[in-house]
Amino acid sequence: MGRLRSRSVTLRDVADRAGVSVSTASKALNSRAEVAPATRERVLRAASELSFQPNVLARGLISGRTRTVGLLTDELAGRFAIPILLGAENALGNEQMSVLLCDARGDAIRRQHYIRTLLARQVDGFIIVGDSNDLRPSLTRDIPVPVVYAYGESTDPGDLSVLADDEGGARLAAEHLVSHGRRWIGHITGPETYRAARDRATGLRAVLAEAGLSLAGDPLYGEWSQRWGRHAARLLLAARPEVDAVFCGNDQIAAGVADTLRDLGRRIPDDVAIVGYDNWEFFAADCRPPLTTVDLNLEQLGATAVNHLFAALDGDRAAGVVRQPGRLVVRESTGPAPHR
Amino acid sequence: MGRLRSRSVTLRDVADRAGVSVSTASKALNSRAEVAPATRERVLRAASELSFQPNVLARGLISGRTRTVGLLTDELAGRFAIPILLGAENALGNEQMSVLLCDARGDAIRRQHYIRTLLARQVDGFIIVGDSNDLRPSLTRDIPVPVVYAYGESTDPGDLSVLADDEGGARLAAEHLVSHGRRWIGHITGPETYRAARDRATGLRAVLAEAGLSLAGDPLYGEWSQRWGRHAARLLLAARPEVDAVFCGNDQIAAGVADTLRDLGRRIPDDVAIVGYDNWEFFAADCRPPLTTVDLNLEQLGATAVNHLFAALDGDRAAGVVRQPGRLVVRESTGPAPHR
DNA sequence: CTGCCGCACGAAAACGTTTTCGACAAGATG
DNA sequence: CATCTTGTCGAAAACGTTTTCGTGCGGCAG
Repeated sequence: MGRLRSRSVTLRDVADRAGVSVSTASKALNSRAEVAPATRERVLRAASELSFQPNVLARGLISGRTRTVGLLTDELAGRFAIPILLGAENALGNEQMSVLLCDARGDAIRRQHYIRTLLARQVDGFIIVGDSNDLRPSLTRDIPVPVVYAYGESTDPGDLSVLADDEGGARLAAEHLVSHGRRWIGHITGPETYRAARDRATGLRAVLAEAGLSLAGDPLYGEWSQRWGRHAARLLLAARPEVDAVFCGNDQIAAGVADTLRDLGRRIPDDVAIVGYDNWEFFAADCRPPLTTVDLNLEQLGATAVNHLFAALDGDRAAGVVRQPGRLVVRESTGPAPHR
Repeated sequence: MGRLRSRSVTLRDVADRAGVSVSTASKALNSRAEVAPATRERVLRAASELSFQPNVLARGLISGRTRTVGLLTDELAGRFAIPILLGAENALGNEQMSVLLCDARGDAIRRQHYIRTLLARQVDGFIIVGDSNDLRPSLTRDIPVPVVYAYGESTDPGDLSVLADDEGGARLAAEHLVSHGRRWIGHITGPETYRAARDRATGLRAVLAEAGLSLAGDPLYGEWSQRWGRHAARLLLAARPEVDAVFCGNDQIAAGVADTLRDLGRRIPDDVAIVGYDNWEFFAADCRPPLTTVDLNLEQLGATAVNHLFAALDGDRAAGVVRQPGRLVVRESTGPAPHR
């Protein structure tokens, strides 16, 4: 297919071939008003015949619009940033824009460095992907272009943050369990320092209260690991042997809980139902049994962030918090409650 | 810290403050020869006082060097591309370069699109991250700048491919088992269509042969899942009850194998030792017991790819295949063989 | 003193766009 | 016919660099 171009085809070539001036060619390609339909047609044909690709650098130099956004993340190695990135990339691709990715790895120095780097590259806007742990210091005043925060909320309420709706997601899970007749529901989750853990617990409690139920014991806060899930499940069953469902703060914990339940001879979902969180396929789908879980819709979240960024680029920048709803994925770890 | 700059500081400003011409300022900052030490000093001080950041777009427009490389991957969602990306980013950061990331998701159309996009952005070079499945069609002829293939090998032997040394990694694992006195070693791994699976089997067999041993049964090729690990472990133990070690094609399989072994009442590592592959922390470290496994050193692989790309940018481009050695990570799933 | 060489520096061109503004023609209006 | 408007186009400036080439100056040899 494409052959190696020794020197790339420039707007001048297109203009020559179409028999117009460079300025006219530029206007035609950017669909500006002051060009006759016939001329525009000629230019477009010439451009496509030469398979002209505008040099983004020159464009950015003049118009300031590089059609690039910077995506600054803090933990690429984690499993949250990637889906967000993919969703953002999709949404950007539709608009012929691209994404410049940097991973600050939680280091403030590195973060400032990348902000400078991205600004030197004249990105049109920023998307800052945080972790859901807590509010993160606003970087907006360091950045002279529009900024949208994704997944992690900015401290500055004047910024726009697009977040996962942890409370709503937990409600989905809880309603699913309650509607299946589960009555003694325990909660095993990650560190209480994590806002996501607290919000999910809140959502769960709200649904239980509405159903006239209450949580089986206090939420067991621990860490986001399978190991903690295994350990906490023993604690929970010892304290509350009657539990018929466990809502877990993430899928790893859920896998650990399932492990212990099997060790203790409880059948899943017949004796005890389990719901996880995150829909992390490797754990959720490959668990014994496969886990019912809450999908965060992170790709959608990335796309939403991009759309808000576009709006900001067009001049109307919003503020506050947007919650991106999750989605319940039902697998085999839940089912109707046992008859008693 | 940084305040919002209404208009960015340009080389002109630096030159003015240093009392020199723009050209001299440029030369001083780029450490070219024809500038007096005192002058250079003045320019550098002025630049740092104004915290000058050169506009990369203009630089790229002229010199063709944008100090950016394009990284084209096929499966960002998988777990291999990210560490490679991180390693590359590290290596690039040391040289004040940055990376433009695109995920073609295995789609040829999308791939061509991204290649055009990246070329329009004047990247200095490409790193193409494939999967380890098999050779991938060379894209070099579509790309007028240096290209290095990482993780997945190019079909064209004239290209440079930096790959994980699967055979060597398997040797590390096998030598570890053999040196601990294991004599009946089984192998459960992914699809035989995967080159990584075949190479690892080859490495294992080689070590066994050198030790005068042979594999316990044929390698069990299946899929890269925990589920397959659980299933295959039953098959293996039924056919060869005497096995005292299992080398697994990846950590998920190993976790499944561990699961089944526990179900069957075998102690790990006392009765049967297990070695995984990939050192995927979530599975390997959180397994019961934590898995001894082979780390692919993917970050190092990314860095190696970048260094070769630098070499190519400097004019001496290499060809062929570079194998990046792995590293054995010893955890609790292996230990001395049982006395019999 | 003259001529020459090398060093440090600056003027200006170049890069490929976008944008502004002026020119010109054709048609409409008086 | 004169004037104005409208629509289409091109010349030229602008963007912030890098690079090329010319200039002036000091020192040194003849």
